[in-house]
Amino acid sequence: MDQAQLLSRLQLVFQEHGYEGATLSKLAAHSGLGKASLYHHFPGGKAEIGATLLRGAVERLEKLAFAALRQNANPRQRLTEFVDGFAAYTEDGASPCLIAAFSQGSAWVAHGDAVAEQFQSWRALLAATFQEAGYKPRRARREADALLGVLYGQLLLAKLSDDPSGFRRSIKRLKKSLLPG
Amino acid sequence: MDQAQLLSRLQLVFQEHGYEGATLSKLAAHSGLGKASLYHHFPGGKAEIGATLLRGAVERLEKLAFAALRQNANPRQRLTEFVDGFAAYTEDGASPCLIAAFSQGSAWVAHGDAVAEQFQSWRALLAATFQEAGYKPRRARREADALLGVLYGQLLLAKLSDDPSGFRRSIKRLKKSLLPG
DNA sequence: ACACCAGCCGAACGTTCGGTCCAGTTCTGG
DNA sequence: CCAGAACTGGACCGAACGTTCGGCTGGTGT
Repeated sequence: MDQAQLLSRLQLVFQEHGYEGATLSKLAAHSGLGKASLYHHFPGGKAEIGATLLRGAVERLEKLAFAALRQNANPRQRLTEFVDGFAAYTEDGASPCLIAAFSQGSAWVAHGDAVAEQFQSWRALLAATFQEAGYKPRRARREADALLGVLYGQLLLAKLSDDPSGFRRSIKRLKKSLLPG
Repeated sequence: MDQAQLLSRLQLVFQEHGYEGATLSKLAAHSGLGKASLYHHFPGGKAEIGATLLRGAVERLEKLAFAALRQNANPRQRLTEFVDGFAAYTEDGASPCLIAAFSQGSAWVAHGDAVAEQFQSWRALLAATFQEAGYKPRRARREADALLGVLYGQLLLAKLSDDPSGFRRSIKRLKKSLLPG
């Protein structure tokens, strides 16, 4: 099994059970490897597995969604591409965000600082794009917060109500409201 | 110690560490009781503690926020009161929602069905209020989803970015945008 | 005065945790 | 072909898990 497939299997366990709930036994069983084999690939144990997956999730979200904001197309165009990228990252609301799953307990203690920093940076990037789209700085920041909020809120609601259709509808609506401006 | 104080101390542990991370040792230490004493109050053990807290959180959110929608004031007025109530429930974004904290792992397996059902009911209530405020059924449902999404999204962002100021700003903005219509 | 009981606790139960050890097996370059 | 690196499975460890039990307290009813 290659590294990518192993990581994706491990990630499923963390997404489903959260950090504390993702025990080594479950990780081993679900990956098809023994515990010792996991320690061969991740000498740092569960902490290293978690950190690796978190880094992977951040990179994926960066590449799929936020990277679109760094191009030099029309700002409105970039924003809708960002929204599309976020939807892809969450597989249309069906797959919870690993970063959010790490916002509790010991995972947050271990990685919270890095996550908070990353989010501030993303928030700034998003605000800058809104500014390019014509909003004044204060308003641009508010729009950025609102957009991130809607995306993560709908993602959580999809989980809490066990139905991702609201998420998909929100994505469509967001794109429509962003494009015309 | 009275029951209410005990419950609120236990709740802090679940909010901070999540369901799996809230171990009996932490619950005992933080409540000032021995583990065995917890079993006197909650014969069903950790599961019963979790269920009791979850029920309490649902009741609190219902009473603080959604109850406002059931009155017969002006719909717009009721909606802003609802928003205020939600802010109060989360202590202005500083206190994470226990219901959301139970959306992972074994807590979700045990209580997910009940939570999902409750959320659908709340969503319907919110949509009905938007309908009273003049929106057509489809649009009212979308507005209800959007409002819930923004609230929970900003709450999560407050946690992820370790800063509740964005949450407070969003509350203010929401109230402004709801009132005039 | 005595029995009673809610409330609480220390000590231990069996289980599972994250993590380690090591004897193998498989892969790979020379 | 073979030495050594890469990798694996399974037994195993101490610690922590959720849970249980017997017994200690202090207040209440009689």
